[in-house]
Amino acid sequence: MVRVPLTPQDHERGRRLGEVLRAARGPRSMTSVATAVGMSPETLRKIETGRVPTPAFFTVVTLCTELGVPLDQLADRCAADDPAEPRSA
Amino acid sequence: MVRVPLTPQDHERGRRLGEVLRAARGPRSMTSVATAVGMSPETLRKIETGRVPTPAFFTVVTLCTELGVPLDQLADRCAADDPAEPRSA
DNA sequence: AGTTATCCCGGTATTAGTATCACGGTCATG
DNA sequence: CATGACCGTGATACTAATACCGGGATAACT
Repeated sequence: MVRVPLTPQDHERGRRLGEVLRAARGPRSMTSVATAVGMSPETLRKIETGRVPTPAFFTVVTLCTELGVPLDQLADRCAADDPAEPRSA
Repeated sequence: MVRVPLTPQDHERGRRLGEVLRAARGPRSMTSVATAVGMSPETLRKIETGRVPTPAFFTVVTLCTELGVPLDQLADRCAADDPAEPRSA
C-alpha cells in the first residue's frame, strides 16, 4: 500500500467542490474560465463534475481567485456535509 | 506535452507554502501534526520543505484547519511575492 | 442544412503527490 | 555507550492530476 486510493468520501467531497465551483462560475463558459486561469477546459470540466476529487491546491486557489470564491468558504461548504471529519466543530 | 512540468515559479510558490505552514506549526512536532491530520510525517516534511510544491487541495485544507491558518491568508502569502501572476491586484 | 459554440465522455501519455522503507544526523535520557 | 525520539534525505511503488486527442449531443444562428 504505497498510495491510498481515494475513498468514496473523497469522491463525495470532490463532487461538492465541483458543484460549488460550477455554481460560482455562473453563466460564464467553461472555456473562458479555464483560459483565464491558464488551465485546459478538460481539467476544469473534470473538477466541476467531480471526476477529479482532489485537484492541486493552487489549481483551486487560482480558480477561486478568478471566480471570486473565498477559499475558507469553499472548504467549509465541501466539508460541511461530511460527517466523517467534523474536527472543525 | 500531456502534462506540463512544474515551473520554477511553482517550486518557489511551494517553498513559500511550506514556510508558512512550518511557521504555523510552531513548536509542535511534525509527527504529532501529521498524525493529527492523518497523513505520514514524510509527506508533511516534503510539503514544508517545498519538495512537494503543489499538494492536493484538501491536504492543505486539513493542514490549515489543524494549524488554524486561514486558507485565504495562506494563498495570499504564497502568491504575494510572485510577480508572475498579480491578477488579484 | 451547415456552422458555430457549448457541454459531456472515453482513452492515452506524462508528471506529480503520497506512502513505505532505509540510512544518517542530532539531542535527550537511561 | 545504548536507546529512543525527532528531523532530514534518498529510493521505490503506486495512484491521481493534468493535458491532448477523438467522438458525440444539444442549441442558436446564418
